[in-house]
Amino acid sequence: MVKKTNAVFMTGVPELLVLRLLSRQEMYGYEIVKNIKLMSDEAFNLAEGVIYPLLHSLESRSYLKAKEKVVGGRNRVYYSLTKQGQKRLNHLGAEWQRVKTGLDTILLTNFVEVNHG
Amino acid sequence: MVKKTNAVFMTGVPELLVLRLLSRQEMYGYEIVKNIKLMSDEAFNLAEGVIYPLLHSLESRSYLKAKEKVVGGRNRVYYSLTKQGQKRLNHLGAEWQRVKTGLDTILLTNFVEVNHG
DNA sequence: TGTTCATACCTATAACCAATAGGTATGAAA
DNA sequence: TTTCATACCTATTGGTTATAGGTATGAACA
Repeated sequence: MVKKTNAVFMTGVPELLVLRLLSRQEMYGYEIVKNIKLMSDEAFNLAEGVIYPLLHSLESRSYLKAKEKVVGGRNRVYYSLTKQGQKRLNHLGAEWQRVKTGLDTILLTNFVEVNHG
Repeated sequence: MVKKTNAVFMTGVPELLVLRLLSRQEMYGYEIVKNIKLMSDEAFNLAEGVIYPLLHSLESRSYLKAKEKVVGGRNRVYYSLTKQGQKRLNHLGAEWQRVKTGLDTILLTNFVEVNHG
């Protein structure tokens, strides 16, 4: 059985996406899944098996708080950011900037800056 | 013993960096380690324990070819890109662009594009 | 002489997390 | 009554970075 795991550049991406979405407004898991796909122009299509465990993990680490609602006779679990979650979002955003800048710097360098040997 | 592994956003980064450096000129492992640190402005400081196994893995997958040289009485293993390695570099570069664009799109969106429920 | 340091290579292990592949249950629509 | 979208869930695994070691040489320095 072939498993395609460890997709390149994805480590931390689901977490940053979820935190960013919830920093704007509370959402429930299924809604988050659909939003990520649509808002990213299909660049990301994170399955529920990625998002739900992530939400539970973030909640257990006190980055999110959950609130159950019944809408149209259906149960939904709405998540929102805690203050710690906002800090985590800031941290991850800074990390993303750092990696992006560092990588693009080297990718776009066309001459050899360091040459010893 | 605390191990800090799976740094966010780093999956694929060492591989892309190595392929990109070697696409410009052949290099040996120790040189690659030093160059990544300096050229990235300290954004990355990938240890030898990351780079050497990666070089071996890339070579075993035919993305790199190795050539031993003796310089100043010292042995060095120089690596260079194969044709397949160049294709791999193109692929990884495209993936990086895809993820970067997708993530930044959502990070920079300040309004809600999709709202159902 | 010997001691330190940069050079130059190497491996074993572990922790983590995205991805896959399932599963249950409801309401609406056909 | 059957299908589909909604809405939630968990178990497993595979791959990869990071850590923490290791060996050996040449040069520099006291």
